[in-house]
Amino acid sequence: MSRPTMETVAERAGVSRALVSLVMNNSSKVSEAKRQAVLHAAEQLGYRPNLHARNLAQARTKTLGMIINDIHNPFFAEVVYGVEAAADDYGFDVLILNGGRDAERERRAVETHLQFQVEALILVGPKLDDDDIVRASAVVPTVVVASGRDYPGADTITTDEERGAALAVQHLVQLGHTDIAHIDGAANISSRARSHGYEKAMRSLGLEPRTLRGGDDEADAEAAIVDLAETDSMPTAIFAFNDLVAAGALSTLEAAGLRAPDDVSVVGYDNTFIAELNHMSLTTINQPRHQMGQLAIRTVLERIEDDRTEPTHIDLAPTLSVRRSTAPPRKA
Amino acid sequence: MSRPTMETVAERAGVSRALVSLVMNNSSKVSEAKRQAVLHAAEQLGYRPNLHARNLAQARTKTLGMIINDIHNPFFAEVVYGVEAAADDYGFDVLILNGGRDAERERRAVETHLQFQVEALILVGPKLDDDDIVRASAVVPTVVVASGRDYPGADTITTDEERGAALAVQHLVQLGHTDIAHIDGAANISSRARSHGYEKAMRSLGLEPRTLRGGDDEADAEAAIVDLAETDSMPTAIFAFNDLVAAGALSTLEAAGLRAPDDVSVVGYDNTFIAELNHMSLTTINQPRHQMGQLAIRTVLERIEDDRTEPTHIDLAPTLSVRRSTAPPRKA
DNA sequence: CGATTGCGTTAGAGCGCTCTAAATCTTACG
DNA sequence: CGTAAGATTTAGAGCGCTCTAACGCAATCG
Repeated sequence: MSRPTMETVAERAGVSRALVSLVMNNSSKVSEAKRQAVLHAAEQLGYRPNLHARNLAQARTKTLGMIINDIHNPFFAEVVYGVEAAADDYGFDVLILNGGRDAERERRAVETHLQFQVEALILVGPKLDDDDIVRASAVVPTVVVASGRDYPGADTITTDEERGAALAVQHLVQLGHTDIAHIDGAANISSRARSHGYEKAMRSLGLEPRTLRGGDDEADAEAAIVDLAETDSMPTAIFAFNDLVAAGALSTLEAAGLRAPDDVSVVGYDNTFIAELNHMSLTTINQPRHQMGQLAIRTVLERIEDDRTEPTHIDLAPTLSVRRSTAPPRKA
Repeated sequence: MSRPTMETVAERAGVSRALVSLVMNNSSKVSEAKRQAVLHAAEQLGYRPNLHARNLAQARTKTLGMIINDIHNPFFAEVVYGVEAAADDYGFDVLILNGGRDAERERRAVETHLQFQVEALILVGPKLDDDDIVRASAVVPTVVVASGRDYPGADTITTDEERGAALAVQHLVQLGHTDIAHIDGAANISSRARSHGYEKAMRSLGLEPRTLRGGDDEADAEAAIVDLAETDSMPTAIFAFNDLVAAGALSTLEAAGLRAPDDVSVVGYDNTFIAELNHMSLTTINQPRHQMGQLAIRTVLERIEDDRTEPTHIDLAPTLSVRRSTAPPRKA
């Protein structure tokens, strides 16, 4: 009792297999009578085309492979929505694989996607090495989203993360802060750009940067904050790598008896819904996630459909979202 | 310059296509010399097996299809991690499709998965109608995770959501609350069980239930809270459908000048990382998400590998996680 | 030394579909 | 009526891989 095939449907409808194929791809050159007969037979049998057979027979798969850094981080979720909306418009399926914040897993995910013959790869905040990305982009059109960097061969959709970091610093300085620490993203792909932007902005304002090792998760802020608390040099403001780290920082600060913004101002990055919650009300840097997802699809389709070959790099502007986790420093 | 095939590799290595196939599936009956030759040729050519061809030739795909209600909700992310970890162990690939909180999209996702010949379907918090689920489970082994209900034909991994709701009510009552409102999950699949549990627990304690329409997202709490505030009958405690709704409730309460737990106690559901953030510190009901994901895979594999046929229903125990969003009511 | 065994290897069919080229059927027109 | 043009339909090859059955060959045995 295996699944019905086109052959089965053809038999039942009293036509040839080829005709069934034409109906399934709703070709215009099929008589209405036969079309109905085929549709009816297919319906009755519960026929469902086998995508593997189709993909093998056709040169193409109309499928895109997406790898997201971590489904646990809401930032990526919104990029995904943008990607899916756009892919839908163009009739492409998007297969999602979760990178799980692990380069090795991502490498395997790339391999899986390639074996599935995806027509393009969309890497959202990849953990992969540059080499891996370059290698992948040599095999299949590849667009990297939200990496904060460019790669030879791959298209990129970024926001200017240095500028985003500068916005955060400027905001804090305008409030009157001078002692501003940064908890970085450790090995995260965007970390370097944000840290660099922070340090550059600080120096250009005549301030001494202080960068601490963090990570990309709410658990990764603790060590840095504890460190600051114990060495008794708590800054008046903290710029965290992302909203999750900022939330973790708020947690740890609170545990240490410090409140934001009264004792310490905190700025996040990404403007995820977490920052938006009134209760968190986190000042943060916004990236147009939905748009980034859409642009990723457009960009990659230009390669597939219009065979563009030189890489495109789209760089969008980050913006500052001021909320209640930042305020002027307490008078010393 | 299309991709190399087994044929290409075979030619280059000076062997037959069949031999290449054996090497790729690391069969033991290949001489070391030839194995090396093939591997070397494959390496040089950048050969990658075509999964579509393989899946077509074999009866099976070793692929599982998962549909998650909403990648934006961190609750599901952790189920996914459980699923992926277990699937890895058994050598299955998991294809993720995002339901996007829309029944129609989920229906299309089921169709896509079936066309991909997935060996089983894992529906996490589906929006689908019962009919759709029953229909799917007639075609392919299907396990429904976190639905709070059973379905004929499909396996289910649930927690006892009625009991979870009762735990929330009992906790609040023990603190001294008697005026406890519930913001429900509207059309969400788990909504009925939680609401019912809430109402039953209230009545059994001699209290009058008050259920308001909510949703499953942080935006969905607002109307309910505004309603309570305007009719001037703010309860002393609120039990929200999930953590996101609870977070939304906290936001709106705060906007109305009310604080938790001083003015109103708030309980969530799911124990996502949002509840855990020190800054939110939300009392909530925990579900063993990772375990649920793992069990989903095990269950479904029993069907695939050991051809079990009668449905399994695994019901796990929810637990209460007390944090700082709940406290005794203010003395009247 | 011919027959037997068993290992390593290969030929070839077949998975379900698409696509090209050719066959068949209509219809229209001289 | 015969025929060309156009509209439908179909045969059959081929996509890249797996799998069964059979083959070649060296080692083994009587």
